[in-house]
Amino acid sequence: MRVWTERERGVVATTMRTVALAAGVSIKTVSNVINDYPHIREDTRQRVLEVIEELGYQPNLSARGLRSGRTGAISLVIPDLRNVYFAELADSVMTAAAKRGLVVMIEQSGGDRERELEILRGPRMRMVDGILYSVLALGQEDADLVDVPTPVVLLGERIFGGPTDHVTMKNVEAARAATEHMLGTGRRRILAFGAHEDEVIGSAGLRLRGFRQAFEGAGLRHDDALVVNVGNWHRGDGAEAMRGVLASGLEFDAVVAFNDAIALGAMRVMQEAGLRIPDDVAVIGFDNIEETRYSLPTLSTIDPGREEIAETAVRLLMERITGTDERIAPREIEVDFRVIQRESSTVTVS
Amino acid sequence: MRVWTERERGVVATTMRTVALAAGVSIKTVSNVINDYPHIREDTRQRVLEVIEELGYQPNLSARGLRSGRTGAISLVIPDLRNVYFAELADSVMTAAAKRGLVVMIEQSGGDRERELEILRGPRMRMVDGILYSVLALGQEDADLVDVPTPVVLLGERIFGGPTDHVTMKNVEAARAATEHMLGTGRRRILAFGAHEDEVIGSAGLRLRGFRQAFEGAGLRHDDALVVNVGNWHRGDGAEAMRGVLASGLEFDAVVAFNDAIALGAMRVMQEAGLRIPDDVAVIGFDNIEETRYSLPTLSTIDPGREEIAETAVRLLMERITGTDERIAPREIEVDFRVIQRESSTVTVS
DNA sequence: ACCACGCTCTCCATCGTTGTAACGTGCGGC
DNA sequence: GCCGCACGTTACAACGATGGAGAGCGTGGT
Repeated sequence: MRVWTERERGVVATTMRTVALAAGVSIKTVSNVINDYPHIREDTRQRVLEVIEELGYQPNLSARGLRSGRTGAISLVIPDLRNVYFAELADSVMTAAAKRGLVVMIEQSGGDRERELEILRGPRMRMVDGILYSVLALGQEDADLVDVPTPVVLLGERIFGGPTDHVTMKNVEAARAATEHMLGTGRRRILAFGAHEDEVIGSAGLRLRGFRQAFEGAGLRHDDALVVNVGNWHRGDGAEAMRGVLASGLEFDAVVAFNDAIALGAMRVMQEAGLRIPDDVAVIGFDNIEETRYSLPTLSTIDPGREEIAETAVRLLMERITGTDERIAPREIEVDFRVIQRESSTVTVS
Repeated sequence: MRVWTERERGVVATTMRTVALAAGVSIKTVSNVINDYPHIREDTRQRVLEVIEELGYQPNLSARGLRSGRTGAISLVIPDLRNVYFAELADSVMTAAAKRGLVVMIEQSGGDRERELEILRGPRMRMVDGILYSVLALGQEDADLVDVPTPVVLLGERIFGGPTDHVTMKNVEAARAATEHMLGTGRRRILAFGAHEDEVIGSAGLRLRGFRQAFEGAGLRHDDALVVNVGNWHRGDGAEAMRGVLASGLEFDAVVAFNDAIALGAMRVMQEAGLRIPDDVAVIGFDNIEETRYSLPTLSTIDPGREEIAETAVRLLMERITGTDERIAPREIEVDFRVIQRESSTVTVS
């Protein structure tokens, strides 16, 4: 095992001072070279760059952060990485951030209200230039609490018209389109699967609204008995809820599930019970997680435009971070979706 | 016209200075309170804490990082968050880190060799006290390149006996146990699914070795035709490889897949082809990702002790970060596994 | 009464970087 | 020949926190 010198170990860091000394210039000139300050003679620049290369100098980001007030890191607050949708979102956010030279710190809230607030106010948020905030437990009534000094861009559909920029998908329209797709295959007894009782906004509320609009738009009435509550949106919850539906003897020929995880959970239970998909029951989900392309049968779903959401959110956040005018009004951006038809909704009934 | 400084306008965040002024003590005393320096009178401590609370003071982590040389952040380098195993690993690492007051910055390498090296040497690594390094593309021959000044703990099975601490699962033993489980259900024509040609170490090489040991231990010969290469270990690759196997007409009655994703991909293809699982073919995977509990049928698998790996890795890293004696020899730690039997391997054949 | 010691707290320097002001120099314009 | 300007560079002072030295003061031993 190689033994490091103190300098290499960082005990005595290679600093701008070292570089400046070796290149025979002042510290500030080194700084100027690194920050592409325009008025530097070409040979000076070259000399400095050579020395930097040679010594393997790398700027100390803590010092830079302290001095400039910017750290080059943003925070992504999500409920849970094990939830595939959020893992994929995190991936997209990191890609979008990397393009702009930003690094991402992920914080998991567990969908817990206290934790969501605590994270926002914790000292960690001081380490970060801006926050992408995707919450599950906060709601419209908490809008004011999100008004912190650090720039925040809100994701998801828990709070509208708040004090910050907000990026979301077109929930109502997408749910309507999914439902119309099912109606288009001739199904009429369609489960609205994943509702949250009395929720008006929030993903569940908005998607249920879109669902109902599809029926109204087609001049049909929807039987309220077919609205199925699913508390959390994990796979197991979907499975459990579907067991309840089957046990109740409720008749249905299609499922519009409000996310993919519960759709997959429900599909498994239906298949165990001998129902054929899509012949007996057609299914469509929401989110277009990777697994939907490989499930048996493959799952029709709504592609919420995850990459565009991430890209837009990071862009807005950057604008707030670098922007000088604080008084640009909060922006609400709705990203386009697509209906993706797969095996689970191919068969048309008469 | 007078130009106001930010401080005068009160735009600037509250610092220790503000707190010190308000509490009528020196800045250093505030610092001492925050850092639990023992010799402080109780009433002084209380007064300072009250002012901190009142002003909502939060320490500036850049400044602390600069002065103390520690940032309180560690980096987790993984190939891809969309890979569920790594998302779950990241979750476990973040939990283990949070316990110790550390934040985690995740870097995705995409399993690309250049990127893996670049990340290790980039200036971002200077923002971080230590690195958890889970690589796919580097190999034994790169061991020396991992010898950087920042403490590193290596995860995975690409490099052994390197210059850093290393936490891994018992690949050989686990694969052997999985295979013995299959042999125990009476299967004999068992696919070794997920091999990488000519790989000796690396997950694939080690697991294949354990697979073969099981046959040898039982005094059986394994037909080399049943060793199936799967290049990447994504679900789609498993599906594709299984299509090839089915097309070739190869006969088999069980699959030991070297990770869950390819097991699930293969299962889907077999089911499409009308094979019943576990009646016609028993399947076991590796990793115990959440989905294995919900697939149809549920998938038997090896639980690699993800949480323990994460916990151990973070602990070792902390020891290196805070440790004074640098010359503690690199440690290799192998975490225990469990065989988890589920529906995909329940039926015993005669 | 004196000294030594421990507790509590302050002062000062310092971490590595960047913003600001200002310096010298060479050049063109008048 | 002087002025003004652009250029290239430097000196100095921050940014907000912490480590170390040591000051003031009360206590106990002698």
